[in-house]
Amino acid sequence: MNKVLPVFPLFLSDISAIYNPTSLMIWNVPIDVRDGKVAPVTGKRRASTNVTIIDIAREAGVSKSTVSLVLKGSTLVADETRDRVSRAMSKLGYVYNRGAANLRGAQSSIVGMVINDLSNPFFAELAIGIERVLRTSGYIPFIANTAESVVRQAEVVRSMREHGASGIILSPALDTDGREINSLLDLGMPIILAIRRVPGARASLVASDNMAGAARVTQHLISLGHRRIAFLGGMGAMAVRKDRIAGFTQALEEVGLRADPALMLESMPTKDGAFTAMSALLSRPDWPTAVVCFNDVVAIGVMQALSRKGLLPGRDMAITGFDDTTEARQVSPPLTTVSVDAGDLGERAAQMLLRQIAAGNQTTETYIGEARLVVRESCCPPPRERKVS
Amino acid sequence: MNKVLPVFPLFLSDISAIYNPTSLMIWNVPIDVRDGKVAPVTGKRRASTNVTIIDIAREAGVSKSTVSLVLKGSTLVADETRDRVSRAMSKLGYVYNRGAANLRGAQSSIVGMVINDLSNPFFAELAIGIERVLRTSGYIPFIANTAESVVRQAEVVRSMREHGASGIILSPALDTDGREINSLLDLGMPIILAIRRVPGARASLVASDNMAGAARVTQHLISLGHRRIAFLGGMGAMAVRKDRIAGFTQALEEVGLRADPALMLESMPTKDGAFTAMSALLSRPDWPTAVVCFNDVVAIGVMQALSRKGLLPGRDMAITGFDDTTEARQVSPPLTTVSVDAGDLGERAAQMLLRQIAAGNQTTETYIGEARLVVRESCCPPPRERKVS
DNA sequence: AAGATTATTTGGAACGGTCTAAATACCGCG
DNA sequence: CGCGGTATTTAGACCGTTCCAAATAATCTT
Repeated sequence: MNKVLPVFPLFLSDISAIYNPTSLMIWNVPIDVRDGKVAPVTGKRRASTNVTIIDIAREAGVSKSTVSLVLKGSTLVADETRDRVSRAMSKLGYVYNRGAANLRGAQSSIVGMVINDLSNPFFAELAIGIERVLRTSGYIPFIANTAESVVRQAEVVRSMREHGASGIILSPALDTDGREINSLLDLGMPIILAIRRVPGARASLVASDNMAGAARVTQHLISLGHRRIAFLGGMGAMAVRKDRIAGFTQALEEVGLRADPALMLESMPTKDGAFTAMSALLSRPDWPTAVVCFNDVVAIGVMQALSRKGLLPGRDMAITGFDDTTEARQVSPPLTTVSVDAGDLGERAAQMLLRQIAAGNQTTETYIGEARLVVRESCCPPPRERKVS
Repeated sequence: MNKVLPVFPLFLSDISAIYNPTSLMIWNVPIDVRDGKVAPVTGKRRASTNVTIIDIAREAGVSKSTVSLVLKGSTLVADETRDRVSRAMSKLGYVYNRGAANLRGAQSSIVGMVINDLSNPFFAELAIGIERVLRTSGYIPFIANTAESVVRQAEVVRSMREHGASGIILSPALDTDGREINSLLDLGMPIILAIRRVPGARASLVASDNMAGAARVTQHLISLGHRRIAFLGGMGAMAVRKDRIAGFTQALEEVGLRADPALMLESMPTKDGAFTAMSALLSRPDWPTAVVCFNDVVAIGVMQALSRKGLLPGRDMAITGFDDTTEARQVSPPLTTVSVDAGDLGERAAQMLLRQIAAGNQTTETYIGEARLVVRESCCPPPRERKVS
C-alpha cells in the first residue's frame, strides 16, 4: 500500500513564474508605486479578527486539546465540557481554520472539479451534479473552468494541489495528454475522468455510452428509410467523437450500408463551427437525407445552416443531436436526440471519487451511463419515401 | 482603520454539527464499522509525497529562508542562488503548500463566488466572467452553487471563511437577509453583491440597470401600439422584480397609462412557474395584448403556455424577455429582450472585489451595467392595430 | 482504603511555510 | 589591511490546528 511514490516531473516547466506574485498581480490590483519602484501590494492579512482554538480554550477554561476534541466530535469529552466549549465558540465567533488543520494531517475536505466548458449547459449540469453529492458529504468543491485550454488546465490542477485537494474530477480539455493524467495518478492523487476519456490514461472514468447512443439514433434514422446519412461535428482527435462514429458506422453496417467518408465532417463542437461545416456540405451537390450530429450544440448550428438555405429541419432533412440538453427541447423543431443525464453522471463521478479517497487505493473503475433515444420532431423520412406514402 | 471588530453571531446556530465529521460523512463515504461502533474513516493524509521547503533547501544547499524568498520572487536573492533553488524544486517535484503559507500571514489567494443558480445560463456566464479576471490575477476562485437555498448559502459562506477566502462575490439566494451580509462585512470580509441587490445590505453592488431596461422594453411595446400590457414573473420580494416593475410602470405613466394590478402576476422565475402563471392568465376573460416577462426563462415558459392554447407568440400576442441569454436567440420566434452582458458584469464584480481586497478599505461601490433593447421577432402590434394597417 | 480500571483532560511536539532581526559575504577605498 | 556600506543569507519564533503520550479524575473492586 505504501509504495514509494516516484519523483514527479512538474506539469509546467517554469515553476517560479507561478508563485511569483509580482508577475501575476499586475492585472488589475493596484500596485504600490512608491519612490519609482513597483512593489507588490501587501494587503491586509486574514479578513476576520482571528479567534483561535486557544481563545476558546481560555474562555471555556479548558486546554486547547480539549477544544480540538470537541471540534472533531470526539466521544471522549464529557457532555458538560462539550457544552461549555460550544458556548464559548459561538460567544467569540470562532471560525475553524482549515488551512492550519490540514497542515497537521487532517484529511483535507476539498476536492477539485475541473470543467472544460462551463458555458455549455451539459457541463454545467454535470458540475451541479458533482457539487450536489460533494457538498452533502461535507466536501467542498473547487470548481474551475478551463475553456478547453490545456495550459489553463495544468495551472488549475496545480493550484488545486497547492491547496491540498484530496482528489480531482476532471472533464478534460480537448487535447489532454494521457501521460499528464498518469503522472498525477502516480503521485497518489485520485482522479476521475468525466465525460471524455483520455487515450492512454489509467484513470477511472464516468461517461455515457456514446457508441450505443450513436448506434441507436442511427438505427432510428435507418428505420425511417434513410440511406445517405452524414455524421457531422467534433474534431478528429476527440475520443468521444471516435466512439460515436463507431456506433454510427456499426449501425450502418448492421443493415449492409457503408459509412461514406465524404459524409463524415469535422467541426469545432460549437454552434458556429457546425454552421460553417454544414454550409460547406450544403454547397456540394449530393446532399445526405439525414445528419447525425456530434451533439445538441452542433445540431443547432446545423439547423441554422439549413434555415439559411431556406430548408426546414425536420421536413427537408432529418437532424439528430446528442446529450439532450434543455436547448434540445426549446429549439424548433424540437430535436430528436440521445439523452444523457449529465447531473446523474456528475453524481456518479463524485461518488466514485469519494469512494476512492476513502479507500485510499487506486482501483480503476469505469461507469458507463445509459444513452436513451429521445424522439422529437426533427426527423422526417427521406424525400423519396415520403412521396411513396 | 483598525477599529475593533464586534463579536459576531454565527450564521448557523449549532456549530458542532458543521465540523463533526461523523455527522457529515455518512452520505456516501464508507464508514468503518468495526466492533459495532461507527468510526469516522481515517483516510490517507495528503495525496502527494510531501516535498517541503526544507527538502529543497537541503538539496540546493541553502537555508529554508532563502527558498522562501525565491518562492516570493524577492529581489534579494542572488541570481545564481535562485537558479539553484529553482532547479532543486523541479528536481524534487515540489508543490507549494498554500495552507501552510496562509497560516503565517500571507495573503490568501482564494476568493469565493457564490452563485444562486448555476444551471441558469445567465448566471453561468456571470461565473465565467468572474473566473476569467480572478484567474488572470493569480487568485483562485471557489465556486459554489446555492440553488436558491439560504441555508446552503450560509454553509457555503462559512466554508469559504474556514478556508480563509479573502473576499466573496455573492449572487444572493432569493430571500437573503441583509443583516447577514452586514455582519459579514462588519467582520472585515469584502463582499460584492452581484445581479441582485439585497435590501438593507451595505455591500457593494454590480448589477444591470433593471429599471431602465424594463422601461425601454415597455416603451417599445407602447410604440407598437399596445395599451393593455401585463408584467409576469418573479416573486414579490425580489428586489430585481421591484426594479423592473418600477421601470415598467414608469414607461406606462409617461404616456398617461396606468399599470393594472390585475395584470401584474407573480411566478417562480422558472419555465414551469411561468407556464402555470400564464395559463392562469389565459383562462381569464380579458387578455392583455402584450406581456413583459421578468426574464428570458419566464418568457419561454409564457410562450409555451401560449402555444398550448394554440396561440403563436409574436403573432397573437407580443412577448418580451430580459437578460438576452443564448436561449433567447434560439427559441422560436427569437425573443425580443433586454441585453445584459453577464460576462461583463462578472468581470466588473471581480475587478471591484480585487480592488477592495487590495485597498483594504470598505468603500461601498456600485456599478450598474447598461441594459440594451434587442428587438427580435416575438413582438407584433396588437390585433386592432394590425387590422388598421 | 488501596489498587485497578475507566473516563477525561492536557502538555507539547509536529506540520510547512513567512517574517524579522541579525549574521555573514563581498566590494571599493584610503 | 581595516572600514563602511551594500548585497545575501540565515536562525528561529510564530501561525492555528492535530495527535500522541502521559497526567489526572472518577468509579469500581475486593
